[in-house]
Amino acid sequence: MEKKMPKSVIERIPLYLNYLEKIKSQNIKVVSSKIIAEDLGLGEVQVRKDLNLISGNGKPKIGHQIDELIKDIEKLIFKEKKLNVIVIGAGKIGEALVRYKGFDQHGFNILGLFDNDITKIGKKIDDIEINSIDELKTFCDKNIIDIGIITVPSSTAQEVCDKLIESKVKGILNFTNQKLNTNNLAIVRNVDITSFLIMLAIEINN
Amino acid sequence: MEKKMPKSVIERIPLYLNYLEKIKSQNIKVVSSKIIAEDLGLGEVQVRKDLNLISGNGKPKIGHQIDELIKDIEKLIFKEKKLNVIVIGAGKIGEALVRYKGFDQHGFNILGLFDNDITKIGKKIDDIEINSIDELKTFCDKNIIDIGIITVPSSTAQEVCDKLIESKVKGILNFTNQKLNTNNLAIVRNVDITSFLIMLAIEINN
DNA sequence: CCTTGTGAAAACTTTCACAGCT
DNA sequence: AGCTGTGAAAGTTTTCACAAGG
Repeated sequence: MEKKMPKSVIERIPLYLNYLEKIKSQNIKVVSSKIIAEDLGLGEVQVRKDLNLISGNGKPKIGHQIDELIKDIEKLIFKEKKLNVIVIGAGKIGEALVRYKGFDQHGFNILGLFDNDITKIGKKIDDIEINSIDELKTFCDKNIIDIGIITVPSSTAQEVCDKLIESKVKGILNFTNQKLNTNNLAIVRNVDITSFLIMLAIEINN
Repeated sequence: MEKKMPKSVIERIPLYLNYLEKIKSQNIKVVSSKIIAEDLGLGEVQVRKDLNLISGNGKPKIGHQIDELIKDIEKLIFKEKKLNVIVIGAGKIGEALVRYKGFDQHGFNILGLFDNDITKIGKKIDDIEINSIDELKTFCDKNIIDIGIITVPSSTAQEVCDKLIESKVKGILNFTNQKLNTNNLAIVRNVDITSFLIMLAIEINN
């Protein structure tokens, strides 16, 4: 393993990537930490240190090649191959995720969608068939799945989590408010909307 | 203003609230920081310091009254009245938010849903009518809106953000990857799904 | 005895100041 | 106004160690 990326930097990387893709589409080739810092509202040195950690290819007097920076960030996201993702729970959020076309550009393939509602199984959402959750393990044996996105009701979230871990999934995006137990066999990121609303509300009064 | 809540603590409060509601429903009345720390996988002293900041009503040898803790957290979320929320963008995510019944329990009222798609305006999702974005300002003049949730396409997000700020909204939950400029007139929390996937992917390789 | 609360140490993150080079 | 990289300082968060109270 190379140098470990601090958590604080990881949180800012999507911001950098989004910004770099935006200015790349404007045909800009080179950018300096100062410009990025101004545009993103961050500290100049913080950006410099972050970019040095991410890429280490800054050139004095010049700045950073945007193409290079983007490639270096992508190397952090998927070391060699694209990442395979499945979604468990074909409700509104699951459907929105499958329909969203933006993941592909960033190297994420949504390979499967699972639900336990018999009336949904067999139907297709944008070319992705809804499979029974019972087939999850079999599916993951055939396809190496890197990330599972849980959008089922909270009450079955841990059960789904267990199945994902059994299927060797390495990362879980958890849309429920259920605290998931993985015995450190997978990394979980919680994206419960209510939690964000609560944090926002507290910040407003703070 | 009382004591300012550190950002790190704010991030954990939803976790505590969710946990406390769960054990309250099991008719447990009192809990210690040690138990909470074990169940949530946090440090014992960290929980003690957090609860002391949140409530300051811990009793040596006893622990914390769960009802009291929940009330103290709720006081941080909504000082006196429930918080009024509107959703801008009646796509899949906007619809899922309006249909979700869990916000109400936590003191958030979704009062309105807005979109600029003429074919959607006038339709109802779960008793909430879809209004034109042009009516946003008028609506906010009649109802004090605390939080706006942006689920429109990225390209129009800043425009919507400007309208929200003009309407005196204090907090924005931004589902797009567009970096929003608020001139510090509102607090923004970004919940772009792609960003979470990217952070998760990097953590997996870290 | 248990559990809270807290000053101090340790760890982590951001900012400052400046050397040096595409 | 040139920009990066970095040691050191400052600020924040977590952990340690222990006093005190029901």
